Amino acid sequence: MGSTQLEPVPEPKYWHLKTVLSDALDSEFAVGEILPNERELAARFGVARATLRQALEQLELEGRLQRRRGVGTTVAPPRMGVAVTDPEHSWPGAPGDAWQPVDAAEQTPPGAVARLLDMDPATSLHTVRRTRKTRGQPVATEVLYVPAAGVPGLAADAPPTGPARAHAVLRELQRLRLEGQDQAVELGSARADDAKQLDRLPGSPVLVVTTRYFSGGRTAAVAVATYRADTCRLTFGDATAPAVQLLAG
Amino acid sequence: MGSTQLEPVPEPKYWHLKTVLSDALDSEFAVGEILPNERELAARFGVARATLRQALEQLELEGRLQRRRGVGTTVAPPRMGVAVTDPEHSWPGAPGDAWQPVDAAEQTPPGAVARLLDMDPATSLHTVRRTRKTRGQPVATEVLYVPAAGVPGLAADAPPTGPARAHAVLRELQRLRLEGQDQAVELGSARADDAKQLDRLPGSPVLVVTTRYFSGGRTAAVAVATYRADTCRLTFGDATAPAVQLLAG
DNA sequence: CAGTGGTCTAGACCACATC
DNA sequence: ATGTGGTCTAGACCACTGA
Repeated sequence: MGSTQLEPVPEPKYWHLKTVLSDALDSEFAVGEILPNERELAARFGVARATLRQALEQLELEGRLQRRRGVGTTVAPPRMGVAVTDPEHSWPGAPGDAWQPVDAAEQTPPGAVARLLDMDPATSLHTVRRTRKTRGQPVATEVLYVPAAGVPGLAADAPPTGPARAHAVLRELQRLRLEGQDQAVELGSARADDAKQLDRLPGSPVLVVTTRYFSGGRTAAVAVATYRADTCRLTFGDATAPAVQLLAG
Repeated sequence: MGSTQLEPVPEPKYWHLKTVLSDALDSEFAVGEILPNERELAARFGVARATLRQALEQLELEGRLQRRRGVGTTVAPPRMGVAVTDPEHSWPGAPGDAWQPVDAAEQTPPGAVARLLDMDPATSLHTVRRTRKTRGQPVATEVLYVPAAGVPGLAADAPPTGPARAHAVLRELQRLRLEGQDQAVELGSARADDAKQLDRLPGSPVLVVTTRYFSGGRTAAVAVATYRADTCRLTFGDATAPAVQLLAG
């Protein structure tokens, strides 16, 4: 990163700065290495700190950098490939899925979820919270919504909250015939609680995966999963080429 | 949007501001309506313009707002659902696909693409550029990379560039047996040329979809598609539930 | 041309991690 | 206590759109 000054160019400074930094990351830094701090970098390139930060923000968005308050800015490893399609299109909680149940409760759904499930927003339903880790790092949180009508067999003496209840709800799901599923991916920003679990600041960019599970001719459950956009590459495999899919990480 | 002042809270101002604006969008504004300008809004909430802009940026990231230089800030319509899985897992260019060929050429691949195709980065290959529109709006650009070895039948007298060449390359692909495909989604920022085609500023957040096509036991083609993250929700359908898939828009 | 959002500056203070 | 990134301010000027 020998460059000390930016030559005048028509494009925005932060954009030019970004490409200069990006090249430097490729050629002069190793994964995990700490960059000079923001004030130092800004001075070195002769720009205001806010301008430098605009460049760093973009590089973080692209997964090239990781910034942590109180610590510093480090070079990020390549994004992890995380498989998003459930194995063999099975229910959440099936043996071998990557998620760990955290909690469960019974409550009324957010409006958007009620619409997806085509139900009265005032009706309460089962919610199961789960998290997912890859290589020890939390990569996603999820809330699974299951209308009570979908799992009538849930034991009346199941605990009202907690991991045990989560397991009980998931167990009931396995008894249903899964007829298909449906997924959508969009960009979002982390809510405060998700951010905490993902070890990020509120508002960090996340990839939101909405999955609908069909059973008995209707939508029997909806899962809303929130993945860290900086560290994750979501993979959608194809059963026709199973061998190659495994290389995607 | 009657609120004139922000009461002091422990959370960042821009975060609080975002939720206040978000509520106002739900209750007081219609899709397409123009908000007051940034200086006006900042004054109304008693914050600096930069702080207000931080809130607007997040709302734009979430697809709630659309900002256009010289015009103003408008309330965005709900995101469009765009199907990303090729119909019946067919080759690009098959009848009925949503893409329109723009151009084609022969050139050497970027390093990342060479790795995906497991080929020497110095070898040239066919590149086909395509775009995709939904409801008249450009939503994605794509570059398709096809190693020359994969389509040996390409007529020697095919035009060296232009849409006609694009069609010629796509036509050759149809002759191969497609054995499977593989997709990955990650967050990126728009390169200058993509941004122009998508009618956005360079650096805008985009969803990058990488598709690998398998034929003859190897990766026969790679497509890198860039979708506007603000307006698109990528849907991955399931053949088991075709009827529902159509509702996803 | 006037009005909009986009870029940029030079400061200040805060929240957090580490020693 | 020190040093980091995160938030915030009050300005300035630029690039673009549309009348």
